[in-house]
Amino acid sequence: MTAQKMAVIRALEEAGRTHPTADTVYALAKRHLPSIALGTVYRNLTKMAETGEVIKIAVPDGADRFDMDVSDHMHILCVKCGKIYDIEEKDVKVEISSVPAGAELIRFDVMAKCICADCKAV
Amino acid sequence: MTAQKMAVIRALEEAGRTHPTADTVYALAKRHLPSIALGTVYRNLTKMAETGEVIKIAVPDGADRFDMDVSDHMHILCVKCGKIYDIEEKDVKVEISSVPAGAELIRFDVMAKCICADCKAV
DNA sequence: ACAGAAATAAGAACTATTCCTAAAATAAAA
DNA sequence: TTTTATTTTAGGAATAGTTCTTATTTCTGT
Repeated sequence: MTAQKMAVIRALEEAGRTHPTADTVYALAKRHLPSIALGTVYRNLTKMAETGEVIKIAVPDGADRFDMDVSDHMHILCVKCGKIYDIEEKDVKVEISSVPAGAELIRFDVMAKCICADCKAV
Repeated sequence: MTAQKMAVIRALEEAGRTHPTADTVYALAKRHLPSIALGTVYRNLTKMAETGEVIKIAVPDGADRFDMDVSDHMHILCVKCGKIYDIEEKDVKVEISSVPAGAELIRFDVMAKCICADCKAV
């Protein structure tokens, strides 16, 4: 546990449920540890994604997003503004009855797409 | 319908169920229309994704993939080799009982992750 | 045939991400 | 505590994927 990793975690905490990009995490982390480098943020996030401490969310037309909440929940992306909202586990049900022969299932990511309330209002 | 768009569609057909990247589509299209440019392939694919003629699949750690099969099916990605397999609609069930207030749901993409048979064998 | 509109090729530009290297921090050994 | 080895970092260069720009070409309607 280095000071840099701590700054990254703190940044993720501050970002709350906004599903920040690596760049946003970098900006937030820099406030506490001005010397931190973007590459370091990427490395830590990538490593944390590998160990399951965070979730990395690939979105079409944009940078990857990160989520501290590794609980079993889903995401819904507004295709207009790009904001990502959470859908609680209890509100979504996924069942897969068949996977390609011999494959070992690791995890699901459900990415729904919507036009969010804010964007519909415009 | 331009010759370029036709070449892109033909390339997608040839790619079959391999979920090609834009680059692969470009390479395939070039065989029939050597003058085609990568930018043109991107533009056509992007437009087709907007109109729903193809599906654009964002994958973590890699280029976007495209799928001619716009029927309601799901994808499963091997985290080792990056291959994407299909899961037929009948084999997966997704239910969402609640979306963020005021949001209009557009579509789902379920991206499961696995280690595929080929990679397990190694 | 001609004017205007839409689509293209080519490559420059841009963004997100990874890689490289030397320096710094940390841990282990003496 | 000094020395050595290991890990991690900052900084920036390099790369990959994608978009944008511009001049040119192709279509469309008259």
